[in-house]
Amino acid sequence: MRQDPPPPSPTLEDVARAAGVSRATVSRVVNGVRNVDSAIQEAVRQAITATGYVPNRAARSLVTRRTGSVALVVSGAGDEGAGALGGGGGSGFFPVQVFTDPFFGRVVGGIVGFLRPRGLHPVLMFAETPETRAQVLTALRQGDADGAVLVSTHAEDPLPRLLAEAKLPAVLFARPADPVPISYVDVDHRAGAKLAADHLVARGSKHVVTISGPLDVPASQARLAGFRDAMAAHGHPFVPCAEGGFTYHSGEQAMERLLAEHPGLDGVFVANDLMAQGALLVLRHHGRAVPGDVAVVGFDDSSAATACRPPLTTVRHPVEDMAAEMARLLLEHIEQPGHRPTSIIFDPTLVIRDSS
Amino acid sequence: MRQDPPPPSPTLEDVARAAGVSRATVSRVVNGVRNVDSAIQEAVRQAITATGYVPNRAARSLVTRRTGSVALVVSGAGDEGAGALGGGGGSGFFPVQVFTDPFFGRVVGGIVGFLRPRGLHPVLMFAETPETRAQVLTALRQGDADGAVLVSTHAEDPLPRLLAEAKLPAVLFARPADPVPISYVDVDHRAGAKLAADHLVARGSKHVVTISGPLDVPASQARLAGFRDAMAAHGHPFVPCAEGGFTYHSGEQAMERLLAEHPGLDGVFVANDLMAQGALLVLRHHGRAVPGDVAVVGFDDSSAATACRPPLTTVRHPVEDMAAEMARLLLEHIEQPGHRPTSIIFDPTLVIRDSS
DNA sequence: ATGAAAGCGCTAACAA
DNA sequence: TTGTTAGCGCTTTCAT
Repeated sequence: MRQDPPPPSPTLEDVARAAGVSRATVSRVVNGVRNVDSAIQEAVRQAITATGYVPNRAARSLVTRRTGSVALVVSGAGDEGAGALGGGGGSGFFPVQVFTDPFFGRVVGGIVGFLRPRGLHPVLMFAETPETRAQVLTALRQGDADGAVLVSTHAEDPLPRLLAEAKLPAVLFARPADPVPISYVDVDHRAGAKLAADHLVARGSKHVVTISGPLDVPASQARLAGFRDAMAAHGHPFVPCAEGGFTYHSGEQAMERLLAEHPGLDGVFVANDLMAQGALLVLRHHGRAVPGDVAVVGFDDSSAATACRPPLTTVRHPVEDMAAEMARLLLEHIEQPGHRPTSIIFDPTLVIRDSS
Repeated sequence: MRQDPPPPSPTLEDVARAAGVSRATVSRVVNGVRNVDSAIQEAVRQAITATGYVPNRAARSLVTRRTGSVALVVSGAGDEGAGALGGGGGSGFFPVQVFTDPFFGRVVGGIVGFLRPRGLHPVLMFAETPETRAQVLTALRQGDADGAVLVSTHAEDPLPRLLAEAKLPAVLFARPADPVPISYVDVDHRAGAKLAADHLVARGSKHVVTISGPLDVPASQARLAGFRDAMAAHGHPFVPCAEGGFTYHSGEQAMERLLAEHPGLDGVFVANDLMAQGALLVLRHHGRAVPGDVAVVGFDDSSAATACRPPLTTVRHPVEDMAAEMARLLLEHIEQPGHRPTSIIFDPTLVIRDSS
């Protein structure tokens, strides 16, 4: 018993024949080019539904020199070398950690939200090693995608520069640590930190501390500096800080340290919600009521913020909007290859819940 | 001032000329076909590096009728209709919730771990509505990908059937609720639940309850049934159950209910780690020591399991291995279009930590 | 406004 | 073992 060969899917030619016109005309209708008689247009449309025609991407791509898809690159995933994939098939290294961070889900949501109405689907790529970075560049060159939106998880990521040098259309989430002529979207971290400072002071906190993100990341620096500046403006020139790594556990550890060194603290600004979640748990362990004894403000307004007990007052990072803008900007760059690097900065807002 | 037209990237023709051979020979070398004189092979390789040649995917695809990429489809994302994307650009609906679940990250990790060494990158697609499902099918038909690995988040997902009817190569994560002639990988849920039951009983729990997943999901049913059967075999024919929704919050709520109805409980099997995390918090609120007063066993061994206090004893769901197998199986289906639907079942293991 | 025809870069018969 | 050649399905001048 042998297999039925799959029926070849209809081509432009088939539609043309069915409609009694030429391939060119069908192509015009499919691509929405005007200058087509409306009666013919109608005939063509009918032929298209009748035949069940769908355009062949490869053929189109070959002549337009556009793939019509974009890469979503997660770079420097932090899990680098953490483990080989066990089990059955061949394996490799893979970055799981990123996904644990609710932040990443929001980025994907924003990108997909923008792309999908346009019939585009992102190609997912990860790059943590020199080889995988090379793989990303090769993939883009050979036409896996027309350009990339890039989310870096650490500061010294060389990929933005590589992308810029290869003149591949790309947009980053967040400003690169080193100056690279490349487009990016970012949030005004300093302004967000100021929002937190103003709120803590207004609530009456007198002994305020902060848990920062990793200080080699520009965003962490900006949040810390912005917070300290704002606190200074309120008459609190010295704000103790413990550095974390944006993870749940690092938030716990940082909070332990701060509590040990500053038992009198009554307010904490934590540079992201995940660490704040950890901090909250530690505060509870130590019998400090939140917000009664200690007021806590997070950053991001991620899903962690509402999963916390108590729900977290936090600075809302408009991640979805930023991600959507990233996609929009990338498409613009793909359209106009000479487009100059552009940066777009979003304003954060304060979301007040129960933790302060 | 006008733009430099981008330099056209080298083609097979260019390489052939540089190496002094024909296109066909270069093609053979590129594709690793034997029957090429090794001296010529070397010459061609040099010409390739010299010219910086990379094969054009579209051209290759057009003739091989293969795209060389696979879709990763998340279907029935649960967030359906949750909200329009705000902000700047056009918007749409998008599924963020999935990403919050550490489970999904592991699936992606497994798939990427398998695909990447083979130079493949998954195309990410979401389908929650009839329109987006149609979009997925269209995308597959027009050659966005050669097939799909599918993760459904709810039971009545119609996509598996649509895929099967369209005869598109596809592999599911988990057995579909309705019988559909389609390949899938799954874990032996009953065996996992038995592991949990045996452990709880061996630890001396006498009043055991369970928090199940949504009972319209086959996996939830199997875990519950397997757990009850095993407990019955240990002489505990009645195990109270509260149904949850696999989310953190639903875990809290279910635990509250169980505590209210069965204050004497001293052991809980929770059908996933995320709910177990919620349950743990509720137990603490009620002053129940874990594992002293109540022993807790989760399911999945997700990152939530180690983020818990205390770290969770849990049934390890070999998600990464399963996801890798899913990718492998899909590639097999793509190779051999007539391949019959296949199911592969993995064995879970018990990971003992501090919660029981 | 429509059609004819020339490729886009590649693979795969088929010839040599 | 290597080369020649014929398309894959589409867009896009260029005629008409």
